[in-house]
Amino acid sequence: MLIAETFKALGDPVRLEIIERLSSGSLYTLSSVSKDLGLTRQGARKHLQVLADAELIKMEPTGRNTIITFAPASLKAADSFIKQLERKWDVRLEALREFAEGDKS
Amino acid sequence: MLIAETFKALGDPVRLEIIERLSSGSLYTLSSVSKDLGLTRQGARKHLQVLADAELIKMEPTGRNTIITFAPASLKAADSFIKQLERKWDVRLEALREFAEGDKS
DNA sequence: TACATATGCAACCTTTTGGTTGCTTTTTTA
DNA sequence: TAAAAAAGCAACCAAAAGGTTGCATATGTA
Repeated sequence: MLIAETFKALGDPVRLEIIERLSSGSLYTLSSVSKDLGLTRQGARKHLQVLADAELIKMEPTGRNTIITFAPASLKAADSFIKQLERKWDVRLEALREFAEGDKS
Repeated sequence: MLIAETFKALGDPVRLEIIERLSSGSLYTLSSVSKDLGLTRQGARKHLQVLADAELIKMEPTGRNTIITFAPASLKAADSFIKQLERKWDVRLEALREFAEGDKS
């Protein structure tokens, strides 16, 4: 929910790698993550938990496995936030430019 | 430079607040940041250093003050990264959809 | 020049993070 | 049913983060 939490979850190379692989379709279970990333299962689990808390992935226990899937909603929220910042900045620059022009005339 | 570093820098409520205020034009110096955010000067400085290392802001010593300015380039990079993830995901969903259709015919 | 302002650097402290090992439980499958 | 595969939980550990105080330094200003 909190935007800072989303960014924080993305702010780690291992987690970014997980997200990147998930978005292109690999890494389906907890153990495949730990194998592919070369971490212990618990190490992988902690990272996945962080991502799940930020709602960037979903973890569903299914029989013996825990299936990991990508959840793009939070990513969209992060995207919107960044865009909003860029927009604010542009508006401000534009205001400054207009002020400078007004100064000239 | 590293995308994870950018996200990490954004992954803290205080720093997000700083960036947000900067993008709309307030918070010009180190001390104004510390005053407005209610931190000690050194606390503020550490946060600003993190943002500067991630190249999200510029700090330039100017006489007695240190002027803080917003630097939107890294933000654009983060934006592109997120977009690329979303695109990958969409491509994959599309492939799945086509596969399902092929299955039907 | 003397004083106030703005900053820098270093040390310190507590909490969080990233990672591990060990042990138990659940679910397949041979 | 017995073995192995996948996972959960807890404890532990070192390093990083977030924040503080103290002291020194540079820069304006009265």
